Amino acid sequence: MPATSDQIRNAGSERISDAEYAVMESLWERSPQTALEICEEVCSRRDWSLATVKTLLSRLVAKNAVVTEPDGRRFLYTPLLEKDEYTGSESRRLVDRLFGGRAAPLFAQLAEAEALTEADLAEMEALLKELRK
Amino acid sequence: MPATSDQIRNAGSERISDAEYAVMESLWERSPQTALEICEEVCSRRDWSLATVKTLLSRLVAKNAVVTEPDGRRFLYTPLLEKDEYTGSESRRLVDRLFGGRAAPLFAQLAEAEALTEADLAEMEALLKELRK
DNA sequence: GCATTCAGTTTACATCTGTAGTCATAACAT
DNA sequence: ATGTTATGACTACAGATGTAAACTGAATGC
Repeated sequence: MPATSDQIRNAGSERISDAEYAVMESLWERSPQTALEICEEVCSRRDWSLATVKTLLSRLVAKNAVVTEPDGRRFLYTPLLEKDEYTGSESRRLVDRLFGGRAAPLFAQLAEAEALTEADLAEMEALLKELRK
Repeated sequence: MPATSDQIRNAGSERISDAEYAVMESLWERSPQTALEICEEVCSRRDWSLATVKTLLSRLVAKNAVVTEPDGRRFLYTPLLEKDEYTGSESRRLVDRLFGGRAAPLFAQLAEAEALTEADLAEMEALLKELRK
């Protein structure tokens, strides 16, 4: 079933919770998947039961973050909200809330917390150079 | 009343909610303040009643994020959790959750969303140069 | 002293979240 | 045809959060 334009317009308009995010991660990794397949990947890691995954999936469907497609007696789940879309809006949200919308202080904060690896620095240098062209 | 070492050890161990954060912002701006003073600053902006601010303040005290000091019949509230401490841990939390602990993809994301201003770029360049010394 | 007022404390209540059990139903095996 | 099984839907329930009213006790005005 292709996503309707209405679904796409509303994709990710509602906030995704921490637990729901774990399910999205699995779907971003591979999709479509059945509830059981998702559970096989995340249930042991988070110590969840299959029922929990099913609940989270229905909530994600209700939030228009995931769409279903019938496959015999069960459903195949596919993310409607894209990973980039989500990480992008969450990142902007953080920058807005905590740093008045400016990214530089966030960077300074991470530097001070020594949360920047050598690889990060190199990549960011490259990125900055790229942006300056 | 000076904060006990026990309070300091636990400062910010519990998560601060969105609404609570608005109260913290006011206290980081200026402290100590009374509940009424805080309300004068945030109630109109968030369309809250004084009662709401009082509730949030008690929750923050319970979470060891704020300490009180009696001043006659009322309390003066002072942040125990520092702003940097909070923004630092929230930033790291986001980077860990969304980008596997690597900061560079976060900036790539912000760049793509055009959330980086010219000033941000300049500051980050300067900071990078500084970190490289 | 007694009424009023101004705090903080307690109680309230709807929604969201984490976590899962139960129910109904459709498919499958025999 | 029927019992078993797999699966989504419905129900549950405690804790967090947003938002605020009611309660209580102390200070203040007269």
